[in-house]
Amino acid sequence: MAETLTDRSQKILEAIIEEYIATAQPVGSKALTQNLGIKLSPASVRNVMAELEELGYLASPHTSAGRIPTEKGYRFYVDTLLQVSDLDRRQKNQIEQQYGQHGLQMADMLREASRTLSSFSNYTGLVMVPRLKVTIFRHIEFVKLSQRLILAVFVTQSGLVQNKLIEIDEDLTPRDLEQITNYLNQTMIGLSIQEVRARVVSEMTQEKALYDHLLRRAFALSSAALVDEITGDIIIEGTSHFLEQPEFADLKCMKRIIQTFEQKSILVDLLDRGLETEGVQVIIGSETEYSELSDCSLITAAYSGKRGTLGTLGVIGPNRMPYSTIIPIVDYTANLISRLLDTDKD
Amino acid sequence: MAETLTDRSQKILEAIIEEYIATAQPVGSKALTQNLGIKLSPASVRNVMAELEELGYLASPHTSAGRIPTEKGYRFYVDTLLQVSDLDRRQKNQIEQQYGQHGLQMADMLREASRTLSSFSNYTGLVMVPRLKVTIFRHIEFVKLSQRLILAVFVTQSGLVQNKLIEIDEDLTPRDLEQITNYLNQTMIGLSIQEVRARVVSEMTQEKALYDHLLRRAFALSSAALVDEITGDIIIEGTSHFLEQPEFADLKCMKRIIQTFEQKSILVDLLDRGLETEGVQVIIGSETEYSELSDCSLITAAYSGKRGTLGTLGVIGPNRMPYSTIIPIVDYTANLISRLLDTDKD
DNA sequence: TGTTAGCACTCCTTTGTGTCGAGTGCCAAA
DNA sequence: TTTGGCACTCGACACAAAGGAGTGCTAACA
Repeated sequence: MAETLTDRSQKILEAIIEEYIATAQPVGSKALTQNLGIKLSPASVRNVMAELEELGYLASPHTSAGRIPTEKGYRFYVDTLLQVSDLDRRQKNQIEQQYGQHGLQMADMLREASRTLSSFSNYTGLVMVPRLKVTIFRHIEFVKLSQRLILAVFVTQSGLVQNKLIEIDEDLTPRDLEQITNYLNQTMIGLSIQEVRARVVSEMTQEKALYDHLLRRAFALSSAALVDEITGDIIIEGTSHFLEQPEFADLKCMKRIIQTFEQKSILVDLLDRGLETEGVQVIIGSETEYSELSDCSLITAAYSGKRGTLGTLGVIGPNRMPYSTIIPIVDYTANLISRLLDTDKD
Repeated sequence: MAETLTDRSQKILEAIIEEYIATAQPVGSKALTQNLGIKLSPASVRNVMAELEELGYLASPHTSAGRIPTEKGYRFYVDTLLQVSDLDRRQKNQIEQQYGQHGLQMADMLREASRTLSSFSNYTGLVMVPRLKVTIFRHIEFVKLSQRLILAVFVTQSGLVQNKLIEIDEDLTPRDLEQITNYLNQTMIGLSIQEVRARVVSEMTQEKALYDHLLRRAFALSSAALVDEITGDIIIEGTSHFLEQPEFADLKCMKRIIQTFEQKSILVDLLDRGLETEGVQVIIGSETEYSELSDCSLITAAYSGKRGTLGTLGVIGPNRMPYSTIIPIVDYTANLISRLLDTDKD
């Protein structure tokens, strides 16, 4: 019972899952023996299916329907049965071509990645914009908008531009600002934002800063400019693909999902989870721990720049997703983005 | 026939349209005389309704259903029958509060505007990001990313930050860049981007520039930096509200609309049309001239900064929209945004 | 002991039928 | 010009019957 499945059970489970992924219809014993490669009588298959249902890998919507995979079934399939092949050269080229037309600007690239993920998978593409704290400082610039209002524009190594409005309570002359700018740009270049922040904190407490008015203000400004956004941003493309999925034909449930997307915060959390993990990660249904997404699965992978992980990207769709084709797409896209972010930027 | 409608006909048409907007159900003669303020017998109403149908203001889905408004009906309603009231103080406050929590950064404000439009109207909010050419130059900064790659960061008067990667074919020293930056920031401040471009073109041909290598390069860089984006960007919020509309229960048609939204270009075109117009504009169904949106209507208004129109914003929903409540919301939001963009920025 | 054929059973899906009722158009009377 | 009356149309809904796919169980077979 609790021991591992026999070879035969695994074959049958695999066939059922793949058939269900392809057709979205419950799979019966007859279909398995006729069209799929199972060389057994329907009766024997039924025995195995009953056993698999007993063990929780399959479920039947009602007595006289076939079986459909449970989450446990998908999980076992993804972990054990699935063998992912690499993309062939042609597909890789096709994907790569999408980026050719654009400039090399990071924001454009990330958007294109989300589009590509969506259009090549036929599901919904997700790309998380790098959190400020993991990016590398390259340049900061303060633009004075009014007496008390300064716009800090901040460029990361990879060409991502972030900006933030800062209110100040004492006037700064253009000369002050220029000095501060120069100081920061010379001191902080090449550090990660986390390091920059640490540095600012430590230097602010040092003796020198206490007496140097300008330095104090420089640190105040930069720490205001580099306050991390609390919530990350993500780029979602291809929501409309959800409307094609028969499992979401119910408008009620459809709406819940789309609203979840609009809200973004849940997706941010899910993508965040992939930050620590190497390679492609699959989150199935209730593993998301959000009831809104209990019928959705995510396939994610982290992408990185020169100095470690920057963010994650992936695809979200129904549990019934063709994992074998999408996993390589996500994997390749993450690698491609990592490669592109490393190129030509210094 | 072709002459104007009688007073009574107009009353009945108005009642039908408002009832249909409220219920999404075809309106029959009985309902009109019983619950709505029509003091006539059902039979008389039927005569009028037949006449209105003849004239093209109403249609009947089938013999034994009530009547529903046609596009012509809505158009007449919006142009002639509708009287829009102002928002009351409470609603204005509610809307205004949404902006309080955010910084004053333009991008945030525009996103919030789209959200607010959506949540107060219960339809989908649209906000067009100002086109580069209508914005006012405030500051430009060049960040050298590599030998041949420069990131131009460009700040407009209203605090919008745009950036663009530029490839150059001759190396520029940091010193060169600094001089160019200073020159441009001093020369161009306060001009609209259109004016900046004109100026660059004219100065480039002047004698002085021909001999001053640095000047030439400054102009080359700035014209590269200020190439207008071909296609504008828009911020869409609340797509999920479309899923609530009974008229889009059909997934097929739903999907077409959502895809149109994802693609954005059509919406950009529709919002562009509002740029020249004063006040609130209503586009109904096929007036959009896009078959994908033949069942959708837009309510748009332009917003502006100190120096004229910046962009448009609005709401998109089914033809059957409560125009009387949404028009003031769009109108007020456009004014509010215009006001906020004018404040505190210089 | 594992496999298979047969069979009764379940339950969803589809199709068809009949009823109900809302709404219409038209006509004749007020 | 307005109104009541009336026959008619047509979709919505409920219900029943037929059809069929798939199951579980049992008994026979290798």
